[in-house]
Amino acid sequence: MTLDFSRDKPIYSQLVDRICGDILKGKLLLGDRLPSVREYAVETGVNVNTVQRVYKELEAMDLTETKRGQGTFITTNEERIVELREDMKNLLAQNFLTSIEALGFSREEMLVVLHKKS
Amino acid sequence: MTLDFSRDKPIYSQLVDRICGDILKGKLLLGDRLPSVREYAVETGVNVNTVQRVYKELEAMDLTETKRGQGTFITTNEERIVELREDMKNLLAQNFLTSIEALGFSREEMLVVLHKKS
DNA sequence: CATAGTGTACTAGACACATATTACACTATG
DNA sequence: CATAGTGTAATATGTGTCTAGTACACTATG
Repeated sequence: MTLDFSRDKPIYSQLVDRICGDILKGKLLLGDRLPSVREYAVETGVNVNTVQRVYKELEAMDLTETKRGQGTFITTNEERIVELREDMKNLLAQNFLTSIEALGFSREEMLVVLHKKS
Repeated sequence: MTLDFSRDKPIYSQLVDRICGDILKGKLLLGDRLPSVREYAVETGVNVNTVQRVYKELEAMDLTETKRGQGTFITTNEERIVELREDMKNLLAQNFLTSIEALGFSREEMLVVLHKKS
């Protein structure tokens, strides 16, 4: 695999985003086991410590449960996933609107651009 | 002033964004003089070197012209400003769409959220 | 020409991020 | 009980960002 990471954001943060995306898109289901830290490190071409930080963040977000000696698993709390979906959607929308305002664009002209981009 | 900066992005980058915004919103006009690096450093509560980097970035983007001993001025090339406006608009839209796709949202449901947020 | 105000350059240090390496604690398996 | 595979922890190193301080080069002004 060996993913390509953006330079303008910490790698661990980008990996958290990626996994959140996989959860929301249904690529990862409730109770699914994530790769071990060592496996995922090799897959993504990243250091084990960085993966460890990713898993720690996910657990702090209540998105995973870690069982020492067994692995890290997606939470079985479906409500949390629904909540995550809403939170991410609102965050995305809010950031978009904030950026628009910061640069002085009108909402209307942005909608036009969004519509153009297939 | 002493602005508040987000921790997830370099300060110099946030200042570049801010000035770009001021240009696009007409708060800064063609030929306007920016504060001196020292002045702006005090205004924003940031180090002189950081401001220097901001001005260097702006010049590299052809948004300013620097006259040693006189100051830094917004470019008088109006076409460049129009171009900047288009570029920023497209970048914003593209990033938004990319994020939406990464998290598995549909364009329709995002438009609904955008509409809700006054 | 002296001075004050510009931008510019350099060195040093603090901090976060990521890496590399090693070691430890727990669990399942045979 | 031995082993392999989990997560976890600690230390050291390199890089980028930001700060702090100092010094230099250029320009306008009186």
